[in-house]
Amino acid sequence: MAQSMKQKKQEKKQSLVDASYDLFLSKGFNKTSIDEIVKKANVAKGTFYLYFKDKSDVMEDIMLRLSCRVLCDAYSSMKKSSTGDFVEDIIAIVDYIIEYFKKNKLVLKLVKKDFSWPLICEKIFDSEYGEVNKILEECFQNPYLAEHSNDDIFKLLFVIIELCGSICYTSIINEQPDTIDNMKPFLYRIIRKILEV
Amino acid sequence: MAQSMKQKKQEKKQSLVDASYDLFLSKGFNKTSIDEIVKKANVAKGTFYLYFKDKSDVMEDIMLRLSCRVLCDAYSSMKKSSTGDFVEDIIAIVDYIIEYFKKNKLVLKLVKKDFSWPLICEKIFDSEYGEVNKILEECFQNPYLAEHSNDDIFKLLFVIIELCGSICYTSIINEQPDTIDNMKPFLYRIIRKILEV
Amino acid sequence: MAQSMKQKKQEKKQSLVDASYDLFLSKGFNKTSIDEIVKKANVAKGTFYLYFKDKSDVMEDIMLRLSCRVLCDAYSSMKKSSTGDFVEDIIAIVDYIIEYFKKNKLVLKLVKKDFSWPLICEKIFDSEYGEVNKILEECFQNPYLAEHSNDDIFKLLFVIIELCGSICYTSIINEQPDTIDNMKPFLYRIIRKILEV
Amino acid sequence: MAQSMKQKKQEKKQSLVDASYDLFLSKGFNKTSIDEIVKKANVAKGTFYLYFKDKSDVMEDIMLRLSCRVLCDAYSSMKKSSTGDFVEDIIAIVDYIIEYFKKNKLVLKLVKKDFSWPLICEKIFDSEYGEVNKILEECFQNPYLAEHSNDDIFKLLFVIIELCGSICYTSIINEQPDTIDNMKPFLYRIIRKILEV
DNA sequence: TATGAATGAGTATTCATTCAT
DNA sequence: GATGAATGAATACTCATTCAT
Repeated sequence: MAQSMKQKKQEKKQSLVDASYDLFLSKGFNKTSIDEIVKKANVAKGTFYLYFKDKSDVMEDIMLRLSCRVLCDAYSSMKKSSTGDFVEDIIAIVDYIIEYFKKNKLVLKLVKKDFSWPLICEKIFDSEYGEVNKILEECFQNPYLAEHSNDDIFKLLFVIIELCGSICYTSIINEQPDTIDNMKPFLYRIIRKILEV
Repeated sequence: MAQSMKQKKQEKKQSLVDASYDLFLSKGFNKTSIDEIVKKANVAKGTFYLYFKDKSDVMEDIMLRLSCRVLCDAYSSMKKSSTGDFVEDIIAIVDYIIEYFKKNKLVLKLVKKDFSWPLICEKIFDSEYGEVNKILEECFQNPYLAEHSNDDIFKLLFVIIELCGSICYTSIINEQPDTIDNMKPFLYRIIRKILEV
Repeated sequence: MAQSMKQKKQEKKQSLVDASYDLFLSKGFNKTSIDEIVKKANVAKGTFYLYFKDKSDVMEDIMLRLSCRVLCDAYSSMKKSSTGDFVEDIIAIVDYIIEYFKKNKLVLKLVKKDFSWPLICEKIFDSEYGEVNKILEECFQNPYLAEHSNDDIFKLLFVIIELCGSICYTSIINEQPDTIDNMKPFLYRIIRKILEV
Repeated sequence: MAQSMKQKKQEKKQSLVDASYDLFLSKGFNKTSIDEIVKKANVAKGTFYLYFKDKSDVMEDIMLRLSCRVLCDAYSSMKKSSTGDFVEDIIAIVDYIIEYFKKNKLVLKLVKKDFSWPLICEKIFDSEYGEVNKILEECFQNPYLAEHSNDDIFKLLFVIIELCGSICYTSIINEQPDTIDNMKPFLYRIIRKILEV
């Protein structure tokens, strides 16, 4: 009984997150009003403020879940087909992310335009988001990077993800300087060079 | 007489641009109202709409001038101390840009947060902004890149500038993953690898 | 023509003040919304904020005008029937104020409940509200008070007005400890004692 | 058992009163929300409505206790050092109250701004608040006031307390027309005159 | 008694845009 | 061209109150 209460409570919060996500995607963060969110979530206005401080608060929530999920999915997808070559593993991860954004242009637009990757990264690594940390741990222990300090490995991965995000945004959204499919071989060549010992 | 009229007209427009720039820097684009702009510019509200469609219109104006100026300044600064080594020339340009953003954090924040480099780049290369095109031309003809197609060279430069912008933003604004001064050697090593034949 | 513009502008402001006054009187300050004010004033919502910072801002405006007017009316009414006896002049002023509040209970309620005399007094004496200052000047030079310092005279008048205001409020609004008509002789006896040399 | 139940119930009510008092003092009556009260009292929201009709209801409760206590404390403090001179006894009471408000400015602010003395007085004299009535009785029987009717004595005391409250507020809170310490001799001279036979 | 999630009417405030002068 | 008063839709946020558990 008590559980059903808490469950119901979580349902409300979830429906607010879902509604926000849909609206942020379709209208953009700035152009979405809290009015619209609560209407779509079928919840009273006050309920919004019961769970979130303001619009940015939901956004943060969404970004963390999303980034975490994409990264983890990319990692486990790579694991399945891994050849054991570290460089190719990294490229597999990047490729997964690129393909995800290709299929979800609106997500990409949202992630890049109204908030930025780095902010999210910061949160991911700091917080209790354990899964992502586990990925990182595995990288630290990879024999291929044995000579590098953990700090350097982190920087390396950070730069690659940044680069990947930047290029995704410009080429998928603006097709600048070319389509993402034309950029891919180019980008992977660069990543290989970066990771080359 | 006619000239003084035109001059006066341009004065109004310029003071609107100047006021906007100051306010965008100090308060951010979103939080600046047209009311504040015209008040700071000492101009009537209606006058704003004589010269600009809306706030974004001024922003575009500002961004183009700004990006163009920084890029050109970086280029001419490099020219003065060039050793003829193409790779080091590129790094000199990047370094100039980084140092500029280090000194002008607010500009960096504005450029990245409220608009993004790619959008500006797009304009720069498309438009009549001749100076930047000239820089590009020189790169195309550089013997070091003789084996590459113009298209590839453009992509290369684009990626480097994107990377530079991304890393500047995260490390200067968020100090993530490290301070920009600690990131620099790391970044330059990567750029060298990217440009390596 | 230009004058008609300014006139029209002042009309809007005046209609806002008038509407506010009416509503504050009938509903009280706290229960009056800006929505109601602008509706009653037949003016757009934004126009309110063109002339006033917020609700309290109008209130201050109203209080100053009102207090000033009542005090000045009381003074000139006294002047007309003055016998030259200073003490009786003061009592005549007090009596005028009491009669005014008897006829305008709502004003009394407004003045006392949501703002207090002292605040208003402070403004009156500090500001350019010249007429009130003139009254004060005359008191300072009255031969009856020749032996007192200006400072003491000011205190004396301040205390009398405070007393008057307090007793008005409790006896007119709450009929505590008695009706104002029953309090009057009592109050005047006290004032005479206070002013007695 | 039943008693401990009642005790527990009273505990909840008391903690609501205490929390309200603290918040009213620090934030003012109007700016304190029931939300804050229950949070500070560590009680569920619904519980508030079990004991009080609304915010004003708690306020009344607080005001009555407070006013009663201050008045009674003033009276018993006077009794201890009484010389038997009625006028000086009254002044001792007034002085106690003034000193209390000097030390508790916030209480003074609360008493005057959000509710007014007279309202409280009314309650005190009407209600079963016996102690205060006892004080009154003693005054009625004081030989010094033998010639006055009970009604007149009540008015006299009422006016003095009103005057005292008014002057406290203006001089302690606004320092208008002077600091309370500078007003004291002035005020006591007036009270002596008022009470003079 | 006690709880605290849910409500939604109510309110203040902002601001881009227009238009008569 | 230039002005700036006027607009009113849009929006964020609050909070007393209820009620099922």
